Amino acid sequence: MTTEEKIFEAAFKVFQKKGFTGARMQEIADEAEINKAMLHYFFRSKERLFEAVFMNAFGKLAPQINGIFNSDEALFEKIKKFTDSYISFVMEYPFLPQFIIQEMNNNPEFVTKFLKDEKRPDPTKILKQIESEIELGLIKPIPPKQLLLDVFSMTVFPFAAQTLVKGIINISDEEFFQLMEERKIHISEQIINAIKK
Amino acid sequence: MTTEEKIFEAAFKVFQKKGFTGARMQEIADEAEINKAMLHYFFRSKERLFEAVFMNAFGKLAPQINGIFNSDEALFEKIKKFTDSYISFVMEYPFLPQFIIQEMNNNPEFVTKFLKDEKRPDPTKILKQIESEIELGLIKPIPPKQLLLDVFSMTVFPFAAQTLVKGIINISDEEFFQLMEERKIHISEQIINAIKK
DNA sequence: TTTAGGTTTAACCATTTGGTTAACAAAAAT
DNA sequence: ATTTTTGTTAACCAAATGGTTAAACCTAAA
Repeated sequence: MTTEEKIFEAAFKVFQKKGFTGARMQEIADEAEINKAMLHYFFRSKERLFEAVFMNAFGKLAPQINGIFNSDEALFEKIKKFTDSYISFVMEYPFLPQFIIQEMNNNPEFVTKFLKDEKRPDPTKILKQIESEIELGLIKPIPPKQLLLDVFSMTVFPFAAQTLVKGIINISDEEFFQLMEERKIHISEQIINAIKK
Repeated sequence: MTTEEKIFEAAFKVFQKKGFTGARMQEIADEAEINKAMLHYFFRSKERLFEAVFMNAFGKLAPQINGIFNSDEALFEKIKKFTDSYISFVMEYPFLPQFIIQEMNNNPEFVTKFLKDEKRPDPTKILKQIESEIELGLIKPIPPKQLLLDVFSMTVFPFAAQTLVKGIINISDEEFFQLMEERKIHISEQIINAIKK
């Protein structure tokens, strides 16, 4: 592994855990087991290093979402695939959603930046699809944006609010993972039950 | 308004916007229009000031949740009341959910601390109620914790991930508020549709 | 009117933090 | 073989940051 890769991995880890303002360059250097000056040699500044990490994190999630939402399958099929594959993926990076949401909130100017990215999630197609399936009488009439929000909320929230959720319903890490595993099918079942005619 | 109150309000504002690590004592002092030394005079340290703010924020939400979840009404009634009153309340403090979730994630030791608080949300009763309504055949069989997570996710997520949501579905602040207004009844309708027999 | 109490301020301090520099080593190019 | 480029390190720096202090300033009771 090259030094640059070591730095990137370490930065990914530290930023994810502490956030941008909470992370320390020295801590990243220690984690990567290299001299702090190397961080600046390869990435110039904390901001740039963070941006590299953030965009990479975002880039991991977005294409997957788009791939499913912009395919040509039926709505029910898309919802099933999305919940299943999103949860599977995120279980490998359980802190990614909260990291992205947090830094997005603390840094709203990022939104503008990433909205220009071609990899950004674009809900246009699936929103139209929902409308048309309603007109065709395949599902109950429902505001398309609400339905989309429902799917996202139910899938992403438990990870984004992980610590709180574990604390309130009082479960261990393993139980949390089991719950998420169960949730892969639970979510699509719930949603489909709610909107099917 | 006393100086202490001015400080508290300013701290509430700044911490909520920047998080613990991102907030600066000087910025809080400026916001409160007082001398920085006063912060330490009244609150001793950044940690203590933050804790006061955080616990107050949490204390605003928790009793409300408990009040509804631990009442003696039917499940459907509770769900309706919860989504409606939670969203109404949070629309007045739109950054409270993300603040609590974020600091909880960055500071997992807080969990231990607030779990000892008598005001903490306790889902025991409503979880039992769900079980019993299933046994009585009033609703479809469903893992109680999943149902609880569903309600929370759909209600809290849009606020917690506000910036991201606005960016992705491309809506203004006003449209967001309209969407949340609509959501007050949408959520309970969806959930009840999904679980009613 | 004095005085004792809390309140407020400006100046100061030690530490932390992101970032730089200059010397040095290793590899690549000539 | 020598020069040039790239990678690496330790020491250093200025600015920012949380926190302190000692004196000044009220103000209400004695």
